[in-house]
Amino acid sequence: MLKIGELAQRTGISRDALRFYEKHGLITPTARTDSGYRLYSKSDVLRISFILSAKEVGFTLNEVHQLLELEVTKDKKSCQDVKEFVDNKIQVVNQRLIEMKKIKQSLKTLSVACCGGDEPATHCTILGALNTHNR
Amino acid sequence: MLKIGELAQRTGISRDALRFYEKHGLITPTARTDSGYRLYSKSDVLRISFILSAKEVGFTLNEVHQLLELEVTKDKKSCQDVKEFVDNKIQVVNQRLIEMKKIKQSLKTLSVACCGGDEPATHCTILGALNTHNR
DNA sequence: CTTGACTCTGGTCTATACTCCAGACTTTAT
DNA sequence: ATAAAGTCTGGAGTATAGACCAGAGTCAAG
Ligand SMILES: [Zn+2]
Ligand SMILES: [Zn+2]
Ligand SMILES: [Zn+2]
Ligand SMILES: [Zn+2]
Repeated sequence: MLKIGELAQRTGISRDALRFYEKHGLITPTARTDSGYRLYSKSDVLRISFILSAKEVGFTLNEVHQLLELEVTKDKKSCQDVKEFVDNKIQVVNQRLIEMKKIKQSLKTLSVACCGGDEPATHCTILGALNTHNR
Repeated sequence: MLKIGELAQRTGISRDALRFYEKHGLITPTARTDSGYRLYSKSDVLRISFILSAKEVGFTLNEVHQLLELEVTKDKKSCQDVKEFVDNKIQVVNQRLIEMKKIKQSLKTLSVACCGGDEPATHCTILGALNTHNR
């Protein structure tokens, strides 16, 4: 059984973050010492690695929470359920991606039109473009 | 001169948002009535359109703030300054874009490996992948 | 037996961009 | 004159993911 500091070191997550995850129902230490110190077991470590993996592929803590529930009740859930969850997330990410590409394009358009020179920016096309009420 | 509600209607920004922008130094009504009502002039309307345009191309309010300062002091600033600002933002957006693409790819990899069937998810490759400590 | 390192709880703070609310005025319309 | 609609200020709440801090208790080593 590990104390919180040891677990923090092994996982690279801060003690505060671990307590934060606990507060939000992502993980609960298997036991406590008489004095109240958290004690984490091997399965707790596995759970942490699950959380980390899920975070790495872009799930929010809230989503990790839902994933953990799928995991725990996986005999009552189907692959369909799990895949649907992931596919939904892909849709969201994709949407966000499209928006950001648009933004990048707009910025590039602004940038290329500007001479970038040393003269005062009174004639700057960027500032000019932002000033025009475009609708 | 427009009262806040009229300006809100013309710009599509809520009254609360207008007051919020004011609190953060993005805009100040040209005048106030004796009773304290905000009064916006034509130049205030232009400023709002500047803010809107900048927001549309992805600048945060903080960045819009900096842009407005460039705008106001444009005779003391060069095109170089302005372009640099925009190019910096492009870099940031681009970085974010790369990260999101990675995430999307990871999610897709997870998704295609899952059968998506009706059977219990005890064998699900997605849950399996998240459970393996990948480093 | 006393440091120093660790842990506990509960609370505040950060950035982002607002929204919503209450209680009190003011203005407009009937 | 009265009611409805608009405005004022200040403050709280929302989601995200923790960081940091204080005051107090605990544990190991010298
Ligand atoms: Zn120029
Ligand atoms: Zn320019
Ligand atoms: Zn399957
Ligand atoms: Zn599956």
